[in-house]
Amino acid sequence: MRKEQSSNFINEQFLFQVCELNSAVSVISGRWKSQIVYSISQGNNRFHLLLQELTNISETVLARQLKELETHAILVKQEIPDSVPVGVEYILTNKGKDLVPILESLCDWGKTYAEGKEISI
Amino acid sequence: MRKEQSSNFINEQFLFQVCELNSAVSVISGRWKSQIVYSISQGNNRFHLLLQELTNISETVLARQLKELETHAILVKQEIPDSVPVGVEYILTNKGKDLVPILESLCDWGKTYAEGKEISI
DNA sequence: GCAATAACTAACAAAATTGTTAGTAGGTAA
DNA sequence: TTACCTACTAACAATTTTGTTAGTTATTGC
Repeated sequence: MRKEQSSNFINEQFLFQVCELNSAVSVISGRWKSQIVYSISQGNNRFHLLLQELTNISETVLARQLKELETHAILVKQEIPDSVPVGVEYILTNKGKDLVPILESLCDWGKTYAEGKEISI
Repeated sequence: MRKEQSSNFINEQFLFQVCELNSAVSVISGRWKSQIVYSISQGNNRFHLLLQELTNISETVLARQLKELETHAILVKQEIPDSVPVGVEYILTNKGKDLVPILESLCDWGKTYAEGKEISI
């Protein structure tokens, strides 16, 4: 639980007010988040598929990251009707879908300036 | 200091290998980082100017964030010649400059889907 | 009945990030 | 000489994030 009187929390709120950039970055920050969004966009939209894709993630951690993405309205859960045992699909919202091309440009940027290349001004 | 045997560190390395997206996101994650990059791109390229802009940041924290951005080759420090007392300018590298439009699209995305709007699929 | 699958949750522990306190250097202005 | 400015750093404490352990519910196949 966040301590709402902490400097940490207050500074975060301050930045959220300065510019939407800061809240946007905070939504995609988090160990597995951007990879989860990207994996879902590629069709890995089931809990167990994501567990497979993200080799080292635990069920607890995956569930938590998914819930946070849901809180930020990046995705929604949908029960698959008549599935046995009951299955759940994770669907990107429009907000989540619009994020994907931005993640792709971040990925391209990362590739362009991968480690070991010279620094240029 | 990172513990190189921790699950946390190992998982981070795993994600860095999966896709450059993950290292790219980790570079801009951090309480003040994206705002610092944006402020420098707007001309606030001196230590004391950034201290003013980012009202609540402390000198220690600003220095640390700047050093991390320097480590990731987003910016470089340059002493201003003949300045008294000695001044330092922070200059975005090409890597840093290329990041700015991506941060702007993240900002636009944040504005489009600001809190309180309905979730659409 | 027993194990297995899908999709979780609570409580706790480990680790990482962020913030605070106190101090540095070299020079200026009063 | 005393205080102030610019631009830091080290050591530590507070807070947050991430990972672990041990469970849950409901159903199917053997």
